[in-house]
Amino acid sequence: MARATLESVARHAAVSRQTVSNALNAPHLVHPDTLTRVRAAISELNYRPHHAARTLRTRRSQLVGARIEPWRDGVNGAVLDRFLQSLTARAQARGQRILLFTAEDDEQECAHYEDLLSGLDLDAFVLHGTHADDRRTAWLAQRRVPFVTFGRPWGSTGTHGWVDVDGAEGTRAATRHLVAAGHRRIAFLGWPEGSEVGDDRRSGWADLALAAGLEVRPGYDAGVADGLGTGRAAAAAMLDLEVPPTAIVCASDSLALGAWTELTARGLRPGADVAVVGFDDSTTAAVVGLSSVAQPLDDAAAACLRMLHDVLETDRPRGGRADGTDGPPEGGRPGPPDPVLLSPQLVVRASG
Amino acid sequence: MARATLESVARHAAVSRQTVSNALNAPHLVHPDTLTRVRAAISELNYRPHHAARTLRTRRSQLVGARIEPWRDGVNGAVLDRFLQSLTARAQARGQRILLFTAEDDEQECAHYEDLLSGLDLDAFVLHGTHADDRRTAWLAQRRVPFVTFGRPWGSTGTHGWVDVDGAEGTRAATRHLVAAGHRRIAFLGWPEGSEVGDDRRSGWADLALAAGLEVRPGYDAGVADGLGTGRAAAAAMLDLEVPPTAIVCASDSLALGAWTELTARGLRPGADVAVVGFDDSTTAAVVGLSSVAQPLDDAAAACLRMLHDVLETDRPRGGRADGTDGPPEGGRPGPPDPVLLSPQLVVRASG
DNA sequence: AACGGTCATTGGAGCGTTCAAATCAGTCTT
DNA sequence: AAGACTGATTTGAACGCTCCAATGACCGTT
Repeated sequence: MARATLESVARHAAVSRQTVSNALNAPHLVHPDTLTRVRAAISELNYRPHHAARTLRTRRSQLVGARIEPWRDGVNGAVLDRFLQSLTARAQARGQRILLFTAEDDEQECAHYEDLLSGLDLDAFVLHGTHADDRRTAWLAQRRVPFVTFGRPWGSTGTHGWVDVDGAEGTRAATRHLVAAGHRRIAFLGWPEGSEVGDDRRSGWADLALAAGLEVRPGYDAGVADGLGTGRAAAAAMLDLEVPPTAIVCASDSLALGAWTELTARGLRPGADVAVVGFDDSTTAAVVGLSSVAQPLDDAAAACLRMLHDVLETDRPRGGRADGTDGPPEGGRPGPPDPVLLSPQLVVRASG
Repeated sequence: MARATLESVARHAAVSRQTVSNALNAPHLVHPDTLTRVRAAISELNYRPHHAARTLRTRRSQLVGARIEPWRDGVNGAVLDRFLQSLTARAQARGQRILLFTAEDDEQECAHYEDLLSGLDLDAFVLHGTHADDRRTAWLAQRRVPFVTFGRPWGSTGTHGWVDVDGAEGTRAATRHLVAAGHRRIAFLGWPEGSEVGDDRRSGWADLALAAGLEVRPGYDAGVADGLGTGRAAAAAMLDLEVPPTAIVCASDSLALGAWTELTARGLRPGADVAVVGFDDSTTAAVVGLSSVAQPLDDAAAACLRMLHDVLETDRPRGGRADGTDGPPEGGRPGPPDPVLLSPQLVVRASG
């Protein structure tokens, strides 16, 4: 059976093409009686609008691009996966779809934007892993491409909408929990200074250590590249201190699991002997019983799409038509939407 | 700057629309001289074909649908993530894109097919997680929708192309490795009988146990629901046997990690005291040093797309290209492509 | 009865592309 | 030298949809 088109539905309901179109896209314009008649015809013929045709006309594809990361060292990779999963589900509920692409670095990612925009005309992008001087956001902003980022515009002039999770709040909660459990010597095992996310997470620990008057000794604040091996070595160094910490707050589950490994190798029980708290609530953390700070990824995905919706709504005309009639000046371009900063949640397990 | 169209490129190169189109899609039809001229114009104007317009005309979207799974219990979820990552990269290299969707169950998935096909006209689907009497494959096959599955058509009449990893081969390799290491009492910890994948993995162990004349005692073959807790309990039961096994081959990393947890809780060292081998090579396995059977997911993704290409090629909705080079002899509907069965690889770590 | 005004509906045009058929020049055949 | 053939290119139409301007029908007001 040939697929139904607007035309065939219109004939079947004895109205014009346009009326059917209106019944679909602007129901308030059509008379209630005809509306029901048209709707009956639609369901009877099992009609669905042809996406490509609509896109061609409206310049709106309902497609949102997202980058899927190459498989990194491992433990933390699942965060993106969970985010994508939520993003897909949320987008689907809104009648949008998520289109995947990969890129090795930011520059390549921009090249893909170019391809995807001019070839496939996506409506928008959801970026993640923002950092200072992110050329991707600059690229997109310059071309007026709608996008939001999962991750705040670290340092730079954030002229775009973003959603992020408050890392400092997470480590603060972790530290507060450890203080409540009686710990006084709480160390931080994070990344080298200069990484925005890392510094943010460190600051939460530092804040609370200061506020609670904790005993912060030299060597209680380590910064190493992310990884199990590096985490383990750094933890070993801490444990070898003259007065070792009784608890370690970590910037990632990788580091925390490194520390965890070192503890068990020394015959120390995580939690009972030395407490360890990770970050991101990876599945591995759940398996070995590592307390960890969980990001509300589903909320983040929902917030991203809500924000994207607003951006798309206020930014309708994209790219001037060739006929000279550029869109109405509309006064000043409305500012970016209000950013959203979500609080993570500490998941307490055996390790602390 | 308004975007370039075929028309504007044509004017710029002083040829007709169609010639530009041919330069792109059927270069052999156009004179070498004009070809270079047109190509110059294309790159000068930075022209990219408009995807929606092309789709509208050709009924080919270059979009492939794939389902992303809701977040399951955890450890094994990453397999799909890695598969998707590879699939995206491979599709990208072929000029195709992966479109995500989610569904709670097979029935819902079929409903989404309907939506995606009639609304968005995807070209094809890549399914995963096939099982006996899979209504999804029946649904798609009946409607002549091109698709391939990652996972063989267990039991049912496989009239479609599929790619799978030989699970039995994996457990066979694991068992063989343990035998070579001197083990004689090797148990299998898997899922209850009736799950196709589980039975397949069990059979590899059973095969080799028989062939090598291993000492298989009652209680050496357990079948429990996948999970850490269940795996741990089942392992405990095995270790409590009068003559416990010295090694355990598992159907999943979840189960293996459960066993691993039980071992360490008893003060036994995995590998040194009792060997454990998992399946799927999850990141958690890598972290804790668990040997595991790794699936060649990147190869699988590549094979899926290669196969999909063949299916799309032989199943053109509107006759072949006009370029004469029409490949297949056109003799009736060609059968499904030859299935691909890949061998997994055992990754040996501390646990065995 | 003629007038503006709102509501419901319609037909034509066009989005950018490819398909099918037509054109036109040049070459080979008889 | 006229016809048939090949190769390179062009023209008109169509894909299914939405935008835009225009048409009627119906209303209350003069």
